[in-house]
Amino acid sequence: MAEVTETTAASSSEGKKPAVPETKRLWGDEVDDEEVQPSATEEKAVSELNVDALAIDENTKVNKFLDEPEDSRIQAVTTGDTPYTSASTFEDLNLSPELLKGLYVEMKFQKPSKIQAISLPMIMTPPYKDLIAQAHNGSGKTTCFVLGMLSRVDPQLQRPQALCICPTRELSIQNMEVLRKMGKYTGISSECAVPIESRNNDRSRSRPPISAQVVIGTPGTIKRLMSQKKLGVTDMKVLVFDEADHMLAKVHIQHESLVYFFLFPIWFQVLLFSATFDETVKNFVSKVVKDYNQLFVKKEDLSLESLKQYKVILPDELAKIGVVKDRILELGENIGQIIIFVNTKRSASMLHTSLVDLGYEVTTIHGALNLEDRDKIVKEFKDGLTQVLISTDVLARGFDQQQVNLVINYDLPVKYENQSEPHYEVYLHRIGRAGRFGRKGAVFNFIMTDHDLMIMRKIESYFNSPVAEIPSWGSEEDYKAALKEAGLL
DNA sequence: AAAAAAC
Repeated sequence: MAEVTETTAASSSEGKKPAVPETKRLWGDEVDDEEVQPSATEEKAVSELNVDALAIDENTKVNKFLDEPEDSRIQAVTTGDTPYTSASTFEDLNLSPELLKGLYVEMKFQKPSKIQAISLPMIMTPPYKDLIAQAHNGSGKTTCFVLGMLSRVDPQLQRPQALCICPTRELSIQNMEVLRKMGKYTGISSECAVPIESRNNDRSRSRPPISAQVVIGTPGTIKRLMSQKKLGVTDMKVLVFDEADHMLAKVHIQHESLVYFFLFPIWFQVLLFSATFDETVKNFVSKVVKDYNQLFVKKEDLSLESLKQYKVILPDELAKIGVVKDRILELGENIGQIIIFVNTKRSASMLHTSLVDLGYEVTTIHGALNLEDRDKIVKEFKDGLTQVLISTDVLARGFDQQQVNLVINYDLPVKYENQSEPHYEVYLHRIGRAGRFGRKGAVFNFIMTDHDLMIMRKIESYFNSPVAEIPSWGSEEDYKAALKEAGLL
């Protein structure tokens, strides 16, 4: 059963006024104000929760969706008196026949996943309230907002009506591919607003305004298009932030181009999606959205059951490269695809060079590569032409390649501001590249120093998810046993 | 520092 619980949010509205007035929502309000930081809980009164309506009948489960974690404990909090009924089939959503056909024929979906069943009615039911939606990695969030955007577009109106902002170029392209596939029969037009080849940037000046009905892209390009009046918002109905916690992190808001979005009033629906929302971000987003519904998952419930995590304790850098070379790269084809995450571009290049020098076929992606190379490397990996990909955190979030069974944290993710703090969110997103939609997967965390060990322990306790130790870093048998235990061999 | 992107 979907566990739907009335949370503490309901009890602690102590008559505080919302920070933003009901009628006028100017995103610029109080963005910089450190002192007034009302929590999400104080911002609104949770008046009613339709527990029964939101419950999902597990008996009607059709298993296109493999083993969606049974205990994915998504909790829902709704505001106002709009009743929402969880959608057990896509027919429940009053979608156009064209859209339904896209879901069944192109996407080969049979029924909504849990997050889809709960969130889609919230997205599609008037008065189209804002939504903060947290759900596990690989549980089908993209479908939620892509379907949300497609279903709200008026096909007769050739103007931008839905906008989706993503943290990276790669994710924008991926989401666009999903949208075009799903919307294939609808005739809805779309445009990807991401940086194009570094040279001929003149094109954007002379180009006509965007008429596409759905626009997906990265902050910088979207900002530029808007300030050049190439992207109008007059007919906008939905604004989606994919990986919303990352997009709206305070650092971003203050120092980056996203600040632009806070300068004009928002009258349309805002949807925030991510697998992670840390407390700081949660408190902050309550200023961005208002009178919103929310779906969230406790951090202890966020680890994927189907994913086995291990730590490998090894003496030095040489041993790290040795393990990748002798244990990982020798596994052969039947292990599926592998992503090796590193913390810096330099680390990526170094590992890449040492492996290529030894004659191994690995590819590497990071933000310093030119755009054509980035596209090419992602495409080759998605086409299954390459098995092993070294990556910085460019691909830590959202990257969806179902054949990835093994993720390696060659470096453990730490916070930049404080190197002795793990970056919990990045860790969760990285490992979520394996085990998409309930598939089995394994994670190897390389532990080289005492500091690494401390970071690892903190991660384990934060997610309350123990990470088994590979007994001996040099033993081939130990890795095989681990992979067997994970169900991969 | 990963990333975004370039007026």
